[in-house]
Amino acid sequence: MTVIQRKERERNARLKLIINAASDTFAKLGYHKTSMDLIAEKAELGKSTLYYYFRSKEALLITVLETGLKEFFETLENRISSESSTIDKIKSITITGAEFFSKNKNFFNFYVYLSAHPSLRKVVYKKFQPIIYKKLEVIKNVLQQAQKEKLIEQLPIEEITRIYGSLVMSMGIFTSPATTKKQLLKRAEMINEIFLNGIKINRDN
Amino acid sequence: MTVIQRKERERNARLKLIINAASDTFAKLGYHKTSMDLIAEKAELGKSTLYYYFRSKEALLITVLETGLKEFFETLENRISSESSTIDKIKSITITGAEFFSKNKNFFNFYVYLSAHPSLRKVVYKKFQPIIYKKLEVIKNVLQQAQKEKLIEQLPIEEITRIYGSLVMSMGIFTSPATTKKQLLKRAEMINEIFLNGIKINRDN
Amino acid sequence: MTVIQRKERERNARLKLIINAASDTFAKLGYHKTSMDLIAEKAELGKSTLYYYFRSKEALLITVLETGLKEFFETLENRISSESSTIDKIKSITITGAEFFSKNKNFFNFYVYLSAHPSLRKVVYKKFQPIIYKKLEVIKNVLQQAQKEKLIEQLPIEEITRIYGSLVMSMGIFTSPATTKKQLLKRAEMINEIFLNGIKINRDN
Amino acid sequence: MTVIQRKERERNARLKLIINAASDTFAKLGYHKTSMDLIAEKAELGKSTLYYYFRSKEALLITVLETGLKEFFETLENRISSESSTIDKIKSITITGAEFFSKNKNFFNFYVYLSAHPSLRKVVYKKFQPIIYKKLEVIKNVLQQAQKEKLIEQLPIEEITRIYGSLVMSMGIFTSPATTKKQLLKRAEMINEIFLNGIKINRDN
DNA sequence: TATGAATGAGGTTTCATTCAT
DNA sequence: CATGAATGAAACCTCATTCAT
Repeated sequence: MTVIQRKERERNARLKLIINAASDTFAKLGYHKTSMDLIAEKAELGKSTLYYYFRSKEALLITVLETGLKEFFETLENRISSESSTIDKIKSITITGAEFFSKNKNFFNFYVYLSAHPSLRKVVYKKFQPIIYKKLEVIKNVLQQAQKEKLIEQLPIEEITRIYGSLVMSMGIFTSPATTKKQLLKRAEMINEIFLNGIKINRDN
Repeated sequence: MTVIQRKERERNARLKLIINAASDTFAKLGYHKTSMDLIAEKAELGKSTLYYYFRSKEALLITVLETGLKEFFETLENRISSESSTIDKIKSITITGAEFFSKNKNFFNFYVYLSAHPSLRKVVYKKFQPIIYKKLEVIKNVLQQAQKEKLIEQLPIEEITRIYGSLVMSMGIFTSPATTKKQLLKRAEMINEIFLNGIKINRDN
Repeated sequence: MTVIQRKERERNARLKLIINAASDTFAKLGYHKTSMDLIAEKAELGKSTLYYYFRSKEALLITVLETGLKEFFETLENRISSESSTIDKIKSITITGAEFFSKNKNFFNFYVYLSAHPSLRKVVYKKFQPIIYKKLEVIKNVLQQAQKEKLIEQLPIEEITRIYGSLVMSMGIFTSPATTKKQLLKRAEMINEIFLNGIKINRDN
Repeated sequence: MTVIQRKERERNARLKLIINAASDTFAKLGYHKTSMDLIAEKAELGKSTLYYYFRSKEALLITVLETGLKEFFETLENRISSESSTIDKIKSITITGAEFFSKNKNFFNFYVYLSAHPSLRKVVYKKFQPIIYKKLEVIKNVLQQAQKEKLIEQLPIEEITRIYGSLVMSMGIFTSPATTKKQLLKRAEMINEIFLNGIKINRDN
């Protein structure tokens, strides 16, 4: 058994090695400018070895994305459930976003790039949209809970989820690499402020 | 004189032809998957003819983007100035966005894809960030005017401009191709509603 | 008549303009790296105009060479006939070479490059070998005269002509562009010294 | 171990195969007219295979030259050291040249063509001038030894080396492909005769 | 006479993938 | 398990030349 276990562990280590090398390089150069040669070099492995672990470049890409998104959503869920008041749960979503993006600036950019890439969108959407939608449920649930508690307006839940989601995402997309974590956190607070209270002074209309 | 004018006109027609072919194909397949051969075929021209008009594929790309963005911002400026009340001016921004995106679904996506692509970002940013920032002034000015008129809160103007900008952009990015113009316009209205009024029920937070 | 003459003069001016532009660019970049576009640009003419005056790039090349070689041999003949003693005539050959090469460093290099280029050699040889051989007669005649006057050994005339020719040429070929005219003239003197007297101390061999 | 050795041997065989194919074709058609396709075809390999072994066409060129020059100078050194008298050592230089050129007619021509090509000269010079200069030392040393032994005049060593070198080279350059080995050897003898003894009858002046 | 516009043919290089060991 | 070697397909780009005006 121990032999099998060791093999398993070694295999996982190799996988992680490749995924990391690929993730870094994809993020730095983009999917199309990253060659399998380069990934192999970064991973200090023979190129054919990549093909031993992954059917194709695209398969490798998918695993890279899967890994990154999983990490993000796990962090998010943990964070949300660590807050007790519903309003704080909402707020924690942008905060988590800010923290994650400042740590993984490139990863998100890379995800956006893929979502926007016509020839890859199909792959990305088919594979990840379901996951993301399921994960976005986390956000939706929080907002729904807030509606139930009459903390926020009874606007269509899908739409406000989408809008809030966009605001969180926008931190990952429209933020220059030079932005510091501190700035990002400030930005997150302002997003919360506006999302919750709006910017108009007299509330009629 | 007329000869020169006619040549000029013919030249412009050819340019437009190429730009359109390129724009369509870039948007459909993405920059990297679009070959010059394909563009030439679409434009019903010899491949070398493309190189007669554009130094490189990248130069063509830049012109395509330039053309698209110019069109968008021109529409935006016209629309804003056609509204009289400041609040309506603000609202018209998302509306214009919704209209433009529903007409040019692919173009925007394509712009995002480029902004997010590491190896092209430099080109895109260097060339377009200045233009876009100058153009975003239009939005900033409207919001500033609203602050002057005490219609909206005195929050940092740069930040709220960015946030509002993101919301407008998000319509272009996070919207599936299947979304109709009507749906998009509804979404624009909700964005305005939330941006202006927030979603929280009691305003003290 | 005057109209025709003027036309003729204009035509010649144009021709000279093109030949100069081509000569400069060929010499600077080599034949293959020089495009017709570049020559046209240098000559400040439309590219098609080159084709009005020359059937092809190769035809232009031939004219460029013709012009250069004609100039060289004219200078050479003048110089030789200006000397009275036969030994001085011989010496003047290398001197003239040194002077010409220091003024036209690139041209000669360029000629060598063509002679050595397999795919152009045929053209160059067919066209110029006869001319050059005829011109080399000038050198041969001088050497022959020296033999008749018993100034030099009765070695096979063809061979010593070839060897002396090589020595003259070598100044054009194996000389770095940095070499000054003064250095080149010194070198010419030494070539003469060695060619005439050899380097061995005791003449029996 | 044997596996590694065999791989090494196979690799070298492939390299040699490619270098030979390239060398032949370069010499026959010239660098610019030789396409990588053609070399691949000659070597009976896929074109991409060439790029597996050589970074670029230029890199291949450099290796071709390196190989050829190395062979020439090795032959030369062996030959020189096999002669015992200094005068015979000098003479052996032209003889070796004649032999090498008659065996590698094209190679030398090709080297000249490259040296004279403006856009390649930089590459060729940077890489090979040092090697050649170091190798020419061999010739210089022999001549210097002859001066020490008072066998030849005390003329500036650099200059006479250059001149003798040019004479050797000229056999490679100014010799038509039709010239036989016998003719070339005769020519070499005459070069030696003239270089050592000059052509003038009375040695004063 | 002069030229802007157009292009076919061909060049170098890249790269994901396969395969034999 | 791991990989060095090989390659087909396709990409971007260049350029001599032609043609209509």
